[in-house]
Amino acid sequence: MSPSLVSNILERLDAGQHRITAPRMAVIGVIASMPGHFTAEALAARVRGVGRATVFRTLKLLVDEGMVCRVLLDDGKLHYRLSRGAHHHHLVCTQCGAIEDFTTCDVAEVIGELSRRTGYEIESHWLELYGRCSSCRSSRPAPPRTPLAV
Amino acid sequence: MSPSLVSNILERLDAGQHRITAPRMAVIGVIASMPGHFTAEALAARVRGVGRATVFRTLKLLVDEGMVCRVLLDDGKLHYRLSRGAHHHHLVCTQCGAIEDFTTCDVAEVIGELSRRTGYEIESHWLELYGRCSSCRSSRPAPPRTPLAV
DNA sequence: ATTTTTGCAAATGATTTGCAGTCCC
DNA sequence: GGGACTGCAAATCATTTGCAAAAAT
Repeated sequence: MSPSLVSNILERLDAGQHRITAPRMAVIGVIASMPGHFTAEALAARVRGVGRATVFRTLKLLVDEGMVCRVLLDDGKLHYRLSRGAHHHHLVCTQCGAIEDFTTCDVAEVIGELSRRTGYEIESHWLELYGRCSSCRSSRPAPPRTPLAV
Repeated sequence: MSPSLVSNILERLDAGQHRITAPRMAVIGVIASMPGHFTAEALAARVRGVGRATVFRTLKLLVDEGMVCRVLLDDGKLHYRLSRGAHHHHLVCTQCGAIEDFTTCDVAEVIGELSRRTGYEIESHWLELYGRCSSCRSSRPAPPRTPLAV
């Protein structure tokens, strides 16, 4: 999609000790063209001319380098998505799959209280929200669901 | 461990349209004896005399019925754990694996603001916190880590 | 008697790995 | 040239599924 996004990723790869190769560029190109989130499988299916293992290896590399983030769906499955890099969370539409990123992260006070009470030194957290986006809300009534998130 | 816990699960199974069978009791017994969280694999390994598939089927049943909850570790892997049933979250020690449940869940205000801003109708959320428990903190310095949670 | 549940083994699906050849720097 | 990267195919794992036999209500 946005060429700057792709070149930015390439730059960051280069900045690390990683090589920029044709297969990697192919994978990154497909990732950049994916709207919203995707599974490793879906990604592999769309990348042609590159070995399956390489797709997985590249995906893992990008996740490790923070260029792609994982999204936990409410059914417990992990999807992937281009990352903005900074700390953020996802608001996932359970109907159409749209994702909103958000950085508003006021769990700080919860964290503070828990630290005090439990003696834990809290290092990180994972927060995902699920719901229905406005267009899904207006088009259809909520279908029955059994979300994983309790 | 606690016999009441096991019998409570059996009661709840019975209350549903589910049958109480020897294999299920075996699985539940092992689950109840597991300290903290465990993987499906670890569970299957400890249940003897019951088919592997049945272990997985029973585990899924218990999750669906809310008697077992899933815990997302910071490496992205799903583990399982006896559930208290009510809405709660986990604070996982990344060093020793200890888990604290907590119900303090003041993400309500975040949710409110996001609803307003995005038009989403937020239905559920998933929050996991990671850190080091007090005993791990006092025994060893923090090891280098690359958490999945951004 | 009827409906579930189980066990087994085979089928799947998703990654990973070994390794020899290839490519980037 | 030398280490990093790739492709392929085989290996691994984790989980699911088909189905006939066994068990529960």
